[in-house]
Formats: sequence, structure tokens, C-alpha cells
Amino acid sequence: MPVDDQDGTTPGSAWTSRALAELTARGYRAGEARTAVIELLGAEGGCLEADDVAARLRLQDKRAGTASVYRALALLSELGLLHKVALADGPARFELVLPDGEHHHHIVCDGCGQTVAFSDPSLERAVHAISDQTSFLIEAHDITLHGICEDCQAG
Amino acid sequence: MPVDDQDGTTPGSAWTSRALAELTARGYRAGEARTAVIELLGAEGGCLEADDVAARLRLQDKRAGTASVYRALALLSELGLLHKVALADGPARFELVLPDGEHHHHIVCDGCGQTVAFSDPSLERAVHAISDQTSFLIEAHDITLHGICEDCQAG
DNA sequence: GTTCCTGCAAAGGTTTTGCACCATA
DNA sequence: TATGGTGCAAAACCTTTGCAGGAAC
Repeated sequence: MPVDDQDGTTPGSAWTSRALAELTARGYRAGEARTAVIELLGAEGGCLEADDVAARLRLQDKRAGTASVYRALALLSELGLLHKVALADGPARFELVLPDGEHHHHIVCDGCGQTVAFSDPSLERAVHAISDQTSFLIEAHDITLHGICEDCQAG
Repeated sequence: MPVDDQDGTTPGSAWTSRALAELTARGYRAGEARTAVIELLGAEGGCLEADDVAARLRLQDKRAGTASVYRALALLSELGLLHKVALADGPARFELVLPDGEHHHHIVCDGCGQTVAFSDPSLERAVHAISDQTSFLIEAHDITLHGICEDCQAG
């Protein structure tokens, strides 16, 4: 469920416009499948697997072939509009890249596979400090915590 | 290349002994493929893909079927002797779990795929602070930085 | 001798690719 | 109209599973 911001719009709807603009600005066409993927991701706020995207589009009667979904996700990642996250098991997930750099990380329950998001400024500061010390030009980072959720601890 | 510690032994060779002891202590048998995988990982110090393990064993004329390699890696992970790390692209890698909890994380070059390891105490502190705040029982964490290595920046 | 481990081969799931057709600009 | 996007189907890739034979205890 997308979170409303102060304007009453979602961060995702701004992302949708930006993604579509970026595409055409770079000479890519707004084909049917590609546009549908962008609109869906903006509406959902990201954190979807390729298969989720395909399935939800089917529910909306916007049919998009699996291959086109993968191609759209790959292109958007390449353009820096999405960030591909590989959790330890299962397929990759795709997160919106927002212009203010705001993002989150994940805690995965190794019992039931449930994933929750979190963000933490001091963790970000620690990552940036490392970025300054390495010869790599750091552009992104993934952080995943693994553990057991409350339900699985009880059961 | 494994890093020598103060005793002149490698951390990996201690790991090999511990892994073999742990296996028998828990009632598992020291079969040929399983033993070969453990010895290889200890000697190499971890950070290998399943396929690397199979290939290097073949080079040593210790043939181990792919399935047995995967089964050994899965068992060792389950016993807490290995940690499975999923980088964004490509197959999972397996890291030794050392008894003192010492471990490292990775920086991946998105240009050439090169991976280097790093460790950082303040990053670890930040992760532990989060662990204390969540209802999850945190048992492990993966951190991967993505960027462009010096070579790819130049080229 | 019994149980577990192993290897092969086949299946499983995710992602990529080839190609003919169609839509966008 | 020319180029590039799309969909289908097939392939590629990593990983898991079934099963018969062999090794460990």
C-alpha cells in the first residue's frame, strides 16, 4: 500500500511521471507493456518480484508477456529508476529509486519468508563513511537482516 | 588466498576441524563428497559459489557430484557453519562462519563483477543497534555495496 | 547389516533470448 | 514508414529432487 505524502499524491505517482519522462528523453518508446509496468510499480510503490508485476497486470487485464516485464525491469534498473534487490532465497525484487535518495532495507524471517522494511540514518551514515574510504565509486548498497519474526518465535 | 593468523595456521583449517567435529557430533557421517567440500572450503577460506566448489574438486581429482556439493553446502549452512550470501546477480556464495563472529561484507563492481571484501566496526554497531529495536530475533546480516572499481572508472 | 551418503539424471523455478508481428514516433 | 517494442516459445541457468547403488558406522 502506497504511503501518502503531504501533497496527497504518492511518492510512486511522481516516480511514474519521472520514469516516463526519462524514457522518452533518452529516446526509448513508451510501449504498452513498458508503460503498464511503470504505472503499476508507481502505484504499488515497488518491492515487487517480476512475477508479481506480471500477475498484477494480468488482473488489470493489461496483458504483458513475461519477457516484456523482465525487459522493462532491466531497462528501468539500467536507467537508475529501479533498484534490483536479491534477497537470499527466491527471485529478485525491484524497488523504486526516489530522487531524494530515500530508501529502505529489509529484514527477512528465515522461518516463514516474511519481509519487512526499515530505514536507519546511522546505518546510512556508516555506509557513507565506508564509501569515502574505498577506491570504488559507490553508487548503491543493499542491507538485509536475517532473523526470526515474532510469530515464528512463538510457534 | 587464505590469511595466516598468529599460529601460522589459517582460520580456515580451524574451521575445517570444527566443521568435521560438528558433523559427527550431530550424527552426520563424514562421507567422501561432504568431507571434500569441507576441506576445500577451509583451505580456500570461503567466498565460493557452488560451481566453484565442484570445479575445484574436479581439479583435485576428488570428484563430487553437483547435487552432493549443493547438499553439503545446504547442510553446512543449516548447521551454522556457512553463511549463504546472495549477491544481486549470479549464483549464491558461501562464507565460512567463524566462532568469534568475525565476518566481512562485499563491494561489487557493477562494471566487471569483481568482488572485494571489507569489514567495518561502526557498520556492525549500527546493525546491532537495529537488532535491539526490532521484534525479530536477528541472527545474521548481509551488506553489499555496489559501485565501479578503479579499473572500470579508468577504462 | 542397517542407515545414510552419493551420483546420475530428470525436474523445478527464474530469467534470457530468437524471431515474427505489431505499435510507436 | 522505419525503428524499436512485444509476445510466444524455446533455451539457459542455477538449484533441487528421485532413485538405485555404495560407503560409513
